[in-house]
This record gives sequence, structure tokens and C-alpha cells, in this order.
Amino acid sequence: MTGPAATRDELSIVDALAQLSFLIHGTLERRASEHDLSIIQTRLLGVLRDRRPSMNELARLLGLDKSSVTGLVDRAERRGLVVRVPSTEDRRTVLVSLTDHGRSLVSQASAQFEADVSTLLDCLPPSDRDAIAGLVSRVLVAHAAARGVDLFATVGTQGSPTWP
Amino acid sequence: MTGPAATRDELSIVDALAQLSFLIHGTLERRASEHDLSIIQTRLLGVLRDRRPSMNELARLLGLDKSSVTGLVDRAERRGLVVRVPSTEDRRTVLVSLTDHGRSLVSQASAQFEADVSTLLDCLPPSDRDAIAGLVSRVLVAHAAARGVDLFATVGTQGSPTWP
DNA sequence: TATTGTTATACTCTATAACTATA
DNA sequence: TATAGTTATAGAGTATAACAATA
Repeated sequence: MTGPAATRDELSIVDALAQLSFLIHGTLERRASEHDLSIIQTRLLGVLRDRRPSMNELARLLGLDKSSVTGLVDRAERRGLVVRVPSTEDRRTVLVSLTDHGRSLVSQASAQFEADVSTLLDCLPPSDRDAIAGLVSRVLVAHAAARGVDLFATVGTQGSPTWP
Repeated sequence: MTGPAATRDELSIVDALAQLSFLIHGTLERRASEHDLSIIQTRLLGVLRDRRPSMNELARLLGLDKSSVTGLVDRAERRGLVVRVPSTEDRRTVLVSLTDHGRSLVSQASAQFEADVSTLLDCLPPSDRDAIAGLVSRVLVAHAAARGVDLFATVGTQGSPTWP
């Protein structure tokens, strides 16, 4: 209905992107678990790389209920990956900050994951890789624009990626 | 290290694919939850569309421990989405089969998800969509071949996609 | 009164280990 | 003895509702 069926050696665009997504998601899951991290724990550490948000802001950034974030941060704090710091401005507020250990862990996991994705693309010549990057960027920019977001304004000041 | 940094309006190939993966994964999650399905429940129903596997085979297909599959199938059966059928060949074996309700649910969720991904690509002209499909297919085929799998031999007889 | 965060509770998902029934 | 599946148990992750402390 939505497009041509797959031929002998090419998937439909929908199947191709769906399979690629599962492949990349699984790669991240595997790399994270080598450090005993789940995907959500990795995302938690990821968003803390260039932020020191309150529990409330964290809930919004991760798309979770605040009570879920309490448990998430509890477990990460118990492992020494993050610390809770009382805010000096509002005594109701708790800020969450990465420890050196947490930063080291997320840096390793990210670097390995990026290497995995790079390796996955080794079968393509550089010109084809650039072509994919350009086309996918257009899709992402259009999608972000459709919800009133500038994709490039959301990247942290140090340029850390927005995906983990 | 692994490639050029992102420029003003284009992401690096790794960032682009990682973000796209999270976007597509989130889309599937949202669509599934409209039918009160988790991603793993959707995958369960998906693999049953053209198979009637034993619990053991199901565990292998989903990459889960057999005890996890017991609970998964319990909950799906309680909702009337699947049924357990005793095997006539081996009285230890239990086969799992989709009910009409389960089939209807997974068909709706899949169709909506495919439409979502199609919509996401509306910003590209058909020639660019074909280009992405071709390039991504090459990546997936190369990856499958590297682990000794023929990507196109794994698709079910009715051609249902392998991703859900 | 409104907001921030935690607690209590319940459910899904996952794995390991022990168990039952069958081969 | 080996295999198929379930049960017991433990823990992560999630949400809703009720709560305490602060604004």
C-alpha cells in the first residue's frame, strides 16, 4: 500500500529503516550491558554529560514520570554514577550531577557504540555514507521542524549527541 | 575520529542514524501502546503471524530465556491474544498460536507504524527514498552476511517483515 | 494554594535456579 | 539422562495516587 514491495535483493524503504533501527538499538543495548547499563541508565548518564538538571527537568528530558526518575536516580546513585545535590536557590529542588565514574562509563559506552555504527557502514564507500547522512539529516530536520524544534539548537554546548 | 563532525545543517552519519533509530523506535512504542501493547508483546504477536512455534522456539526467536517467555505468553493469553496448543507429537511441547483478536491487533499496529514511517519520509522525493532504501539494504545485507545469514531467506513465506 | 520530590503500591519484563513431566 | 515447560524468587523499570516539605 505504502510503497513498492521488496525485490530480490532490496528491502522496501519502510522495512529497511525499521530493520536498521532495531539493529542499531540492539547494538546500543549490547554495548551498554557490557558496562552493566540499561538503555535508560545510559540515556540518564548521557543527558547529564552537559547538564545538571533538577529531578523535574530530568523527568521531562527523559520523558518519564517524576516518580520513575526517583527510582532511576536511586539506583544510579547507589552505584556511584550520579550524585544528588541540594539546590541553593530552592530548598525543594534536588539537582543531579554526573560523578567522574559515571562520566567515564558513559564516555566509554558512547565511543564503543559510535565505533560499532561506523563499522556497520564500512561496506559503503565514503560518498554513499555522506549521501545517507545528508538524506537522513533532511528527514530529521523536517520532523523536528514539524514540531517546532530546531534540531541544531538542542545539541549541548559541548556538542554531545542527543541520542543516548 | 570516526568521521567528519556535523556541520551547520547536517549531522554526522553516526548521529543521524542513531537519532533516526530512536525516532523510529519511539514511533513503534507509541503506536503499540495505543493498543496497550509493549514492544516485546508486539514482537511476540509479530513472529506468530506466520509461525506456530513451541515455547522453546519462541524463546530463540525473541532472544529471551524460556522462563521469560512463559510470563510473556501468560499475559498475552490472559488477554486473548494467543493460545497455547498442546503438541500432538511430543507431550512435553506446547505450541503457541495467534488468535483472531491477536492477529487483528498486530495488523492494525503494523499498518499504522508503516504509515508513520512513510509519513516521516514525505519530505523526500521518491528518488531519494529509493536511494536510502538501496543503501540501507546494502548495509543490512552485508551485516547479515557477516553472520552467515541470508537476509531474504529469513522472511516468512507470506513476506511479513522481520522487525516487529 | 501550588510545586518539588519521595513513598506506597501494582504491574510488566527479565533472568537464575529448582522443579515436574515426558522422552 | 536429557529436554520442554513452569514455578519461585529477585530485581529493574514504569505509572498512579497519596504524602511531606517548601514556596
